[in-house]
Amino acid sequence: MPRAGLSEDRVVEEAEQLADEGRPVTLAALALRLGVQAPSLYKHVAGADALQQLVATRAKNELADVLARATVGKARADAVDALARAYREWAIAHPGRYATTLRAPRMDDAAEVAASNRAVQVTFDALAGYGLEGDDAIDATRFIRSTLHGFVTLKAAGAFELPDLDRSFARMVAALQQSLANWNAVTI
Amino acid sequence: MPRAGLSEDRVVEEAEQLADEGRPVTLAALALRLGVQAPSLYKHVAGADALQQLVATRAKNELADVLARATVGKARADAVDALARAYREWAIAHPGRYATTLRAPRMDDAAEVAASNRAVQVTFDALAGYGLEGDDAIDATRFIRSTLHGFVTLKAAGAFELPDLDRSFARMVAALQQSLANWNAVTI
DNA sequence: CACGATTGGCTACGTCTAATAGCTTTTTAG
DNA sequence: CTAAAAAGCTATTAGACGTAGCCAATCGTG
Repeated sequence: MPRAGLSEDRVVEEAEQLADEGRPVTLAALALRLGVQAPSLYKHVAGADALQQLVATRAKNELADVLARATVGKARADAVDALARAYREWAIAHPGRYATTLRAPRMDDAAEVAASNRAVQVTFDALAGYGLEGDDAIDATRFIRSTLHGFVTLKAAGAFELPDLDRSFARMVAALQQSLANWNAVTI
Repeated sequence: MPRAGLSEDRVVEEAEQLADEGRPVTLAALALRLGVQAPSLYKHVAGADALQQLVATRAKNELADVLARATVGKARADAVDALARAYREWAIAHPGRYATTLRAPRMDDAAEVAASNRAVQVTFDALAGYGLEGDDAIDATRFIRSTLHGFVTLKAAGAFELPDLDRSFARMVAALQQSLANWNAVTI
């Protein structure tokens, strides 16, 4: 029996493709694509759950990278705009992987926890130009994440039925920028 | 064999409970709770998918009712505040059912489509006091939905790691109110 | 009231997925 | 060159969904 030359990375990559194509990521489907019998996959990943975990961790890291690249050298409104667009683009281009980033990180998986924190940190950093600190920065970061995440997932779920989504998104980003510029005045 | 006295409603209700308890909603688990063998459930619902569909439709209607009750007789900032709190409370109190409301409605299921539209309509109506019309109202509705949905799902996913969530939420609502009050000035 | 039709249970079975055990072959290390 | 590790395989189990078809309970109508 000639070897297929698999590796953990190869298996995970194929799973990512499968997910982004919108197909169910089953070990059987994965094995078929890789030209191998399903049980052979266990030589490379510990099981279906572990595979999900690996895909999620890689996706979170990639999203963090994309956001970091998009916002480097920008500040305030420019940074928010770049962050929002990059976030939306990546999520829409990689729906399967994006979906995995939404799961709560398993606290016993240091790599996944770290990946989750990276993405949050990038958003946090992008707000540096606004001079927000402490609670202000925490609240603002949560506001941005909620809004972007909500828009993208509602869109992905097909919950928006009317056209003009681009305009709505742009307007939402503008509202975010305005709120952040006056964040100190936003009190409870 | 004595009859168990099941009905579609009874089965769906038990599925809702199961979901809100965080347990996987399998036909086997459902049958066990109802004191019946799994295949018997097919006399009342068409299958696992159809069951999900029924739960989702009922959940969407219930959420729409809750939001409508919360906002009746209120306007502008009061309406937004009531809407936001009611949305969050219901979602957190009924995590399993809330999760089903996120799926895109199946376009071939008129009942589910109608239920989805009702929830959007309530949000839309709550903005009436701001005098927003046409595109303005559409954009604002999407903004609100995105923000609330994003916050709730990120919270449900355990994505927020730090405390002070209530303060962050209140602040977010305040930012929403401010943005809506100045919505005309929020241009792209 | 009786009896046929409908309804609501059941058992048995088939398919799919995940997972484990244990075997064989290939590759690699010493 | 050989022994160990790695990477395939087959076979099997367990659990989920779903279908077929049987039989008892209930209902409706003459």
